[in-house]
Amino acid sequence: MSVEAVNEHVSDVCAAGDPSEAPGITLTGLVFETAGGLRRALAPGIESELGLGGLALEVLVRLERSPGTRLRMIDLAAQTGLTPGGLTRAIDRLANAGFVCREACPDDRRGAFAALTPLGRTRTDEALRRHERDIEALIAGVLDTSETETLVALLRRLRDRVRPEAARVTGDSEAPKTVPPS
Amino acid sequence: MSVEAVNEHVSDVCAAGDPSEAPGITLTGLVFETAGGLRRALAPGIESELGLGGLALEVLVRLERSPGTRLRMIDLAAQTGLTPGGLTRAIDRLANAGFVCREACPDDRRGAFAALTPLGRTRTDEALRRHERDIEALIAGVLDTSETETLVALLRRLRDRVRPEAARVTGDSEAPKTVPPS
DNA sequence: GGAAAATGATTGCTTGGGCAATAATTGCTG
DNA sequence: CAGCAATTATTGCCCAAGCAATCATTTTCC
Repeated sequence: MSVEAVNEHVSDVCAAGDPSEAPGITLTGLVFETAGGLRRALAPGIESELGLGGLALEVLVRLERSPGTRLRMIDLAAQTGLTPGGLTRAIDRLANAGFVCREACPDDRRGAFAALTPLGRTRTDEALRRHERDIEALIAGVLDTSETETLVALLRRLRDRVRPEAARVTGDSEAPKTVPPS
Repeated sequence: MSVEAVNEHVSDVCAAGDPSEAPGITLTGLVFETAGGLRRALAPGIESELGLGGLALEVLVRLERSPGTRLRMIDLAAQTGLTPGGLTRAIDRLANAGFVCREACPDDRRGAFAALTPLGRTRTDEALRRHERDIEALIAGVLDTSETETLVALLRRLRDRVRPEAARVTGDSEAPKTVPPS
């Protein structure tokens, strides 16, 4: 938040180099440092594609991959790990940019959907392609295919413990049964 | 990181679940999601030990493990991934809390050292022990020893590509030769 | 030696997101 | 059915950190 920004921007250990240290400290330290480094390196590309930050891209991608390319605000907040207030602000920015719009929820008047606009969809695809190229360029040669698969599998287990809601790619917040997917 | 969150609050892909996706996208998504989840889970412990965020703990630990338990501001910024301005603020907070003090640099009047105080050292050790317990409690049973070692080794390679300066645990910014380590 | 360029720390301004409060709505219970 | 608790999205306030500007100092180059 950094972000990680960092607070992902929270990185709390230089122990990522001390061999006598508890493995948990080393592991978390490496995760935070890696996240911080990736964010800093990839942010400019996302900024130039969307004029927004990395979390905006995550929101857009999650919407794109949800039924009707929309999600309930409360579900989107849970998936992204933002508080409701944080998500409100993020959707405000995305709506101002024309990538997202808000739709009322007929089943629950407290709630609202965040939905991708046609422009949002186009820009999401473009940004994601750019993002992918940036990532490949950044980490080329570090790990081979097998190592990457191993890392992904192990990281996924750790992620599933600390952020299970993030795995909800298609979401359960489906469009109401009375409205066909758009 | 919050601070983070930083933007580490940056998490940019829900693709961490899509099997047809580019491996780089999946991998970075998992890193960001894991980092965000760890931060959110571990922040309260650090807050209750230090009254500060996770990055403050990282700063303290890096100082503790540097010659003379101090580091040049510019080196500390590079290691933590903070901008000079961001580090200035962080050191301000740590100095206000009595954990850190600033020392002039005789060899270069532009520069300053951030040095751990005795109180800072005590509190760092306590906070680190607490942190370690929190981590172990959080991720108990997710990975066995071998899997953890594998994950650490692979992550370290990725980290070394995206954040090489973070690996400088003891730093090169040694105390000037004319001053013995304190 | 002196001018220009580079460096290091700080500061003003801005951005993004958390926390707590709020209002409207919904679900649960007697 | 009514009251209460829980839920949902938003908003005011605040915090942390990035960016750019600034100033003092050091390094580089002619």
